[in-house]
Amino acid sequence: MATLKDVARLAGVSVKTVSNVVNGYSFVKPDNRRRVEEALEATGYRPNLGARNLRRGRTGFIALVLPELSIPYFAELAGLVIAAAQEHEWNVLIEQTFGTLAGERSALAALGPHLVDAAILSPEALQVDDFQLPVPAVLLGEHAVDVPISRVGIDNVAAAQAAVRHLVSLGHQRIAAIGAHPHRGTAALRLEGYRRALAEADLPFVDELVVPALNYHRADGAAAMRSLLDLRNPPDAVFCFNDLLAIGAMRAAAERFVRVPSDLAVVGFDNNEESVYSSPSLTSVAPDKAAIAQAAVDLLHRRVESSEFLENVETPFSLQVRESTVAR
Amino acid sequence: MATLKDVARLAGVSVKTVSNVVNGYSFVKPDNRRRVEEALEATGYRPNLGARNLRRGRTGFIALVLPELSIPYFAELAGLVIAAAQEHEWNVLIEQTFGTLAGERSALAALGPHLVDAAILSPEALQVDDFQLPVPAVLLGEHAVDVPISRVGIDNVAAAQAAVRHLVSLGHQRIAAIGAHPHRGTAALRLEGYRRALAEADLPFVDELVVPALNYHRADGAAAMRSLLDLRNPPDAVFCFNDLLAIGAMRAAAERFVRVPSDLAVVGFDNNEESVYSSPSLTSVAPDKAAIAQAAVDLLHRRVESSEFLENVETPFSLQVRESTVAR
DNA sequence: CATCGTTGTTCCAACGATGTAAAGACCCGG
DNA sequence: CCGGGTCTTTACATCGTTGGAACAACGATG
Repeated sequence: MATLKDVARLAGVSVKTVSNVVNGYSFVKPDNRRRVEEALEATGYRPNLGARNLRRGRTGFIALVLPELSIPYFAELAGLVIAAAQEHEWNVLIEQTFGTLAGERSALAALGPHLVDAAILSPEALQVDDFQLPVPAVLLGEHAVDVPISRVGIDNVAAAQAAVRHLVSLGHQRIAAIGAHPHRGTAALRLEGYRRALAEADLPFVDELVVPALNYHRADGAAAMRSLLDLRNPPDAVFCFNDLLAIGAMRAAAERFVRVPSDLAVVGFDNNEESVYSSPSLTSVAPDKAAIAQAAVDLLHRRVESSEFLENVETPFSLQVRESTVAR
Repeated sequence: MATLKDVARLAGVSVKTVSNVVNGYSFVKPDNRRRVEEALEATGYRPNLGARNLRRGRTGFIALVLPELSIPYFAELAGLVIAAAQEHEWNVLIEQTFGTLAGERSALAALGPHLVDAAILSPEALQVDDFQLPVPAVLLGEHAVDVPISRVGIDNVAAAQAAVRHLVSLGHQRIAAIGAHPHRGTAALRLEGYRRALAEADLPFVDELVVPALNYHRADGAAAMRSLLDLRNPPDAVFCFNDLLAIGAMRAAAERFVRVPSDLAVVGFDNNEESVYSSPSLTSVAPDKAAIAQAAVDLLHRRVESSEFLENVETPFSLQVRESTVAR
C-alpha cells in the first residue's frame, strides 16, 4: 500500500509537500501540485487513518452504546446515527449492553479514551458513579440519575400524555399502562404523562391497571396483557411504553379472542416500522428518530471541536393514529 | 491520559520494560514486574490502540457491510457479529449500502486497507469487477457472480424446498412465490428450491404465481400479495423469500378479508423475532444466525492470522412451523 | 544592490507503541 | 578471578502522518 513517502518519491518532492496537497494547503506551486496529484492518482494513495489520528490526537470514531440491536428502535436509530456520523467523517462503533448494569459498565470501560472521540449512550441501569466518562458524551432519552451530560430526546411526559389523551378522547375510561419500571428514567416520565392525562380527564388512577415490565420485549408485553385480561374488571384500552410491549399485548389479546380496537384500544411508543404492518396496525407515539440521531451527532461534533458546553436538545414527536385505536 | 512513558518514569524502568510487562513477556525480574504493575495500576494505563496498531500493522476493526440496519434480519445478524467479533478483540464497523450498487461501491471504497483488518459483506448488486478487495473478506449468502471469496450461509435451495414441501404436505395446490429478483443470487436459489418442491410433487410451475419484488420490504410483500389476490384464480398458499415480504403479504390478505391460514397459508424466510408475535404468527425458514455470525468472524480471523485459504461454510437451518400454515 | 516580505519547500520532531540489537547483570564452572 | 552462557534491561529505529521551524527562492521596495 502506498504511503506519503512513495508518492513523494514518485513526484520528486518532499513528504510534507505531498501531505500539504492532500490536506488542501494553499501555497503549493501549480507545477508541483500537478505532479503530486498525478502521483497520488498513479499510486492510488489512501491516507493511513491510524497514523493520521495518532498524530492529530483523534481517532475518527464515536461509540454508540445501546441495549441491543435486535430491538427495532435501536436498530433504526443506529442506522440513522451511522448516516449522521458520516457527515462529520466519523465512523460508528456499536457496543451492546443488553440492558444490564454489568454490560453497560463493560461497554464504558471498553471505550478507552484512545478508541473513540465521543460517545452516544442509551443507558438503562447505570448509576451516578459510572458517569466518569473519558470522552464527551450525550445521553439519549432520560435517565433516573442526574448527571452533567447533555441529553437528546423528546419530552416523554408530554408524549405519553398525548397518547393517553388520544385514548381518552375516544371515550375510553379504564385505561391501563404497561411498562412501569423501577429504575428506568423514561418509564417514570411516561408514567407521569399517563397520570396527568388521567387527571385532566378526571379519571381515577387505578393501581392494578399499571403493570410493570422488566424488559421491554414482546414477551413482556404479552405477559403483562394476560395479567390485565385476568382482572375481574379488565381495561378497555392500554398504553404501552414501547411498541414491542404493544405488539406482545395485541398478540395476547388475540389469543384470548379480545378484539382490537373494538374490545381493547392499544397505543404504543417508538413507531417501529413493524407497527405499520401489524394486524391491526398500531397507533404509536413517533419520536423523530432522524432528528435525534442528527442532534446527538452534531452536538458531539461541536463539543469535540470547540469544547463548548452544550445544553440538552428536545426533539419533536407526533402521534401516529392507526387501526389499533379506531375501528377499521 | 497515561502513556507507557509515564508508567516507565513512575516505575523507574525503561519504556520497553513496561511494554514487556503489558504484553506478558516472560523475562522480567519479579521485583521490576511488581513495580511496573503498581505503576500501571496507579496511572490507570490503557494502551493507545491507534499507536499499537500502527506499529503492528493492524487496525483492530472489521467491517460489516450490509444493506440496512432497519431490516430486522440484518440488525439481528449485526448484533451477533459484534458479539462474535469481541472474542477476537475486534471491533465492528457497520456500513450501510441501502442495497444499491452505488452504496455498495462507496462502502467498499471507504474501507481502505488501513481502516479494517477484514470485511464481512452482504452484497446485493455488486458486479465481478468490484471484488478487488483490499482486505480478506467473507460473503454472507449467495451472490449471482462467481468470485473467489469464501461464503458463509445456508443451503438456500434446500431451505426453500423444505418450506414449499411443507406447504405441499398440507395439501396446497396453488402455491405462489413472492420475491423473485433479476440480480439477487439468493432469490434465484430460493426460486430453484420452490421449483424443485413443485416438481417433486408433480405440481405445475405457473408463471403468474411467481411475483418479483425489487426490495424485500413489507410494502413490497403487500403489493405483491395484492396482485396475486387480483388473479382470476388466486393461490391458496404463498412462499415469501423473506419475513418482511410475508408480513406485508399477510397484511394485504387481512385487508381483503382473506383469512390466514384457512384461506391462504403463508411461509416466510429468516425467522425474525417479529414473526413469532404477528397475528397469525408466521411459519418461517430459520437460518442459524448465530452460527453464521460465528463462522464468518472465525473464518476471517483464521485468514488474517495465517492467511490460509478457506472454504465456504454451510450453516444449518430449520423450519419453524407456526400459525400461518396451520389452523389455530 | 541590499533588504524585506511573501510564497513555497524541506527538515526535524513528535504522536505512542513495539521489534531489534546490543549492552548490562548475573551465575556457573574451571 | 576469568570466560562464557543465560537472563534482563535499555537505547534506538520504526510504523505513517502532520505541526512548526528553518530555509530557499522570488519579486518588490528603498
